[in-house]
Amino acid sequence: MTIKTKEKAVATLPLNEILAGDCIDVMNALPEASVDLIFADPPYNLQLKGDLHRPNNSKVDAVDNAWDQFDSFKAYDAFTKAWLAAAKRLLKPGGAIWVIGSYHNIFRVGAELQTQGYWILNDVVWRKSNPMPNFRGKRFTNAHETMIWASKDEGSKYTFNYEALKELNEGIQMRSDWVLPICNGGERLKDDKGDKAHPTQKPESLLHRVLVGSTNAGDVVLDPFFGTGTTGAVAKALGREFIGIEREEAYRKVAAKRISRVRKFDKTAIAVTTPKRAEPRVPFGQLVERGLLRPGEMLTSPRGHLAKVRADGTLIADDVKGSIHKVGAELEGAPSCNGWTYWNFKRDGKNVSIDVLRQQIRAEMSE
Amino acid sequence: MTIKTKEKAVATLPLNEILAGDCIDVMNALPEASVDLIFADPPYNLQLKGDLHRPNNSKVDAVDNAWDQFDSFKAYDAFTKAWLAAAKRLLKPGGAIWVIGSYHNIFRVGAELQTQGYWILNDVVWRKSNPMPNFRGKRFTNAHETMIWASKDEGSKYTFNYEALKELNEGIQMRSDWVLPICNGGERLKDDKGDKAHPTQKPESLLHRVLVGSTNAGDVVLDPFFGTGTTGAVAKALGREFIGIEREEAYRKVAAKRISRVRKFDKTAIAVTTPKRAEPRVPFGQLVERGLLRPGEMLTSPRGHLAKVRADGTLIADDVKGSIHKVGAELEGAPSCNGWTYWNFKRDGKNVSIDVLRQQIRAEMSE
DNA sequence: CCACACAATGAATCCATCA
DNA sequence: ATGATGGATTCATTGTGTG
Repeated sequence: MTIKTKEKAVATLPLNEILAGDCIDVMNALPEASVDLIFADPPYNLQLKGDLHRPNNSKVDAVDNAWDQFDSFKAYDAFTKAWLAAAKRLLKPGGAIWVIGSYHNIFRVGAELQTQGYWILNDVVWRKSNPMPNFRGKRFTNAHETMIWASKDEGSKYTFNYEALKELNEGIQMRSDWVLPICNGGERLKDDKGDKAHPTQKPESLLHRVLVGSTNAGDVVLDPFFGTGTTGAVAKALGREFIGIEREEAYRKVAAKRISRVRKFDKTAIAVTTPKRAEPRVPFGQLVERGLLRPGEMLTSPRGHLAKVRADGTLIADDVKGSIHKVGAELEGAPSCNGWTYWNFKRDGKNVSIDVLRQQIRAEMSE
Repeated sequence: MTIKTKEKAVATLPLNEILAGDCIDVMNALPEASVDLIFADPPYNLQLKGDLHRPNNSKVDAVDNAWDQFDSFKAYDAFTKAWLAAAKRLLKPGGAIWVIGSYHNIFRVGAELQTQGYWILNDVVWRKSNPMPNFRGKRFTNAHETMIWASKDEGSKYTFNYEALKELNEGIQMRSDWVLPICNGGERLKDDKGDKAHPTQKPESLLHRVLVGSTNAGDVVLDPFFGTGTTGAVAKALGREFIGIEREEAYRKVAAKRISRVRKFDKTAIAVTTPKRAEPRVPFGQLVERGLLRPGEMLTSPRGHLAKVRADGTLIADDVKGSIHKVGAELEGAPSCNGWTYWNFKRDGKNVSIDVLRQQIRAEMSE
């Protein structure tokens, strides 16, 4: 029964479609635990009083659309609570969510995320390289937006392609502040009159980093505030499945047209750098079994400790016995030790890391 | 009567002192509407579980102080609500508040600020130039903290020294993201044993920018979580009056000694040395993220080698994978290789160096 | 005295898998 | 579920020691 329900659920999950309607209703109609990642760019609750003018009196095209007006924090909180709860139900156990916002709404969103039991992994700042200046000189240039990245629950798994992100950043660990330009130029979608099709279109570079970093190829990515479909466009190019939800028909049309033109990157291009952890585990005992090391042979540590290899793949040094890791840790008085990189053996008079032997076995395994 | 009360209040306002006690009690005992600016660095409620070790096995000195321990979000929220209410009462009508925090607490603080009727003017991101890395490679480097700047009420006046901040920023409007180093070196206060006197001492550069931007000489600045007195030290140097509140005697002692040694800047000395800007580092991955190169696109070397661009900004050529530099070096059998000048892409049938694209990004960044 | 190597450390919600 | 164990993981800056 359970299995049947699940099968049916998966079968009816509408992939790579833009669903019409209110995102809360639509999410509640989708099967639970069916989505790997949610990226959400909810309305910002901008409370603009009157129009804003540039120094030359040209009017700024402010975000004042009807869908962005809420009469109070209370109404906004109720809305936030409802869509976040619906989103949590949809997430698989190892799923995660990203929400982007500004100071107008992000504090309320973040507090509600925590209250609902989502577990914040990072807040990430999108630092805009070309923001709109503060024309009146009354505040700081509003030059960033904030994203919150959270797993479904405390302690739950999540996808994080650490090595791929490190490569994207040319060998240095990716930080929580991302410097990326705003969406303009050819990427910015226009309507029939040549005006911008959506007031807050996000750059594809932002979604590229989010999806490369926190999804794998084939994952299902849901965007409940789809707009003109940046999430869908990048997901398609990267070989992820998407589900979009959008209330406004005009946006749905623009998004559908946009995504239809996107070409998938080829498979080897989508493949990213993988972690060492993904390589097959080789027990140290295999080196002994295969004769790469002989029982009785002595290993040396960087600081001159000696240990004898035993037939069962353990080491013995003075009065310490155990695995290569345990013996290394005890000799160093350290909380842990990677025995593979710690111990050396002698070949032709030279010290060689035992990790070389592990590499050798792994190479044989992959043949 | 009202006037007399006010006069008495001002007369008894303890200036340039560090008051002992719980900040909520102490604030409630101070006269209302008597303070121009509040800078607050409340406990972050970090909720750290076990120990964390660096890859070299040394233990990270975590913030495990009793003052950062709360039983639940509910308890933290009650604390936040109480101190923010006490702070609001103290602010003059034209006063403002700054609160600094991390993702652990800042969303709850920001939401409560809004709920109490404070009016958020900006959120400002302190981007740390030298943050502690993420040692286990499980998340993004936590490389920033968030500050919220809010006036006492919607529509109320506030101080903003636009021109002074513009000068601080080499003639360009100050943005909402500030790149500043963490507090270490000679500025970091030590106790008798040579350990850090306070686990979370803030850099004076941060307070300098806050006080120059949002107070005038002679203004009263209150810091309810005074710690080792960075706010007081910078306020004194800039000719502002300060009031500090601190519960821990050890911190009060260190702060008092520190501030006693501070000399006021003379007016001409406040001219600030601007740090020289190095050419920004552009990771190759940004060309991919920003669509200047497509995953799957082929690059060529001077000697005709081909390599395919991957989604994470690495290249793949035959069986060689890695950064533009590494792949170039391996193909040439060289110890190193500058991939930026080595690789070319095709545009309009002609070979163009990828370094042209880096120049393009640098030009955008400096705009 | 200078150059260079090496060690120390900072607001951190920091593992995965198997028995 | 829980515990034991294998073994993977860091950047910028400052201070100290050595040649």
